[in-house]
Amino acid sequence: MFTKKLKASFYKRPSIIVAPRLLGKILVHKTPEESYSGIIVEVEAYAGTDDEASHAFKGVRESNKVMFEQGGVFYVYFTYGSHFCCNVVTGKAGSGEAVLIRAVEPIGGINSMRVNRKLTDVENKKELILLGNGPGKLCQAMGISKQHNGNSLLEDTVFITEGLRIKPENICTSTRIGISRSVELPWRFYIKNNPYVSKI
DNA sequence: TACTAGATCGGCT
DNA sequence: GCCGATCTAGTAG
Repeated sequence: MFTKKLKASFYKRPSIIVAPRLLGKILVHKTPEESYSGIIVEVEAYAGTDDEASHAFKGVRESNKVMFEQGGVFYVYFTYGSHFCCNVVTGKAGSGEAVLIRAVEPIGGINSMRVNRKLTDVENKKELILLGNGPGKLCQAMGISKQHNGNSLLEDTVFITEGLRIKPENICTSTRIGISRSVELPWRFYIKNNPYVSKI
């Protein structure tokens, strides 16, 4: 389950194709001390320069240039003064597409995740959900930050492997969260009835 | 349970 | 200055 890393060809497709296929896959972050992993349960697709809500909309900037690389790299950005959010860059070089990972179900390195999130009440089952049910939260829990911006997902620090097979009827779609432009596009995907999703 | 506001900072205008 | 692909604590009901 942890061994079959996704290949470059998986990522070199449009974000709208890649996003639902990431559900059920395993996001892994390896550090010398810990190996973090979690099942991806919620994502949002961001298209390139056509999508007003995308960071790529205004063209290449120093802050978003990673988005314009070819599919298969990690794009991490900092927002609201204190949060990191992580994306998987998809498509061909120059397209500026990415998939935002919004929530994970923790499976590996959970004790370290609790420490990172300062949720150390091991008896409290609800805290398990709070580790990764939001883009800022999962980055904090898994120790993902600016230093991972631009990392290749084909290497061994941050990568994604095969995981659960999610049936099409168990994939829900909705509009994206937390944006003010192109609000109507139904480009959020999440696993039906999964308690680790950030919002119904 | 539901809503509101504050934290906090990098990048754009 | 202002605003953001957010989170949390606080207050009210």
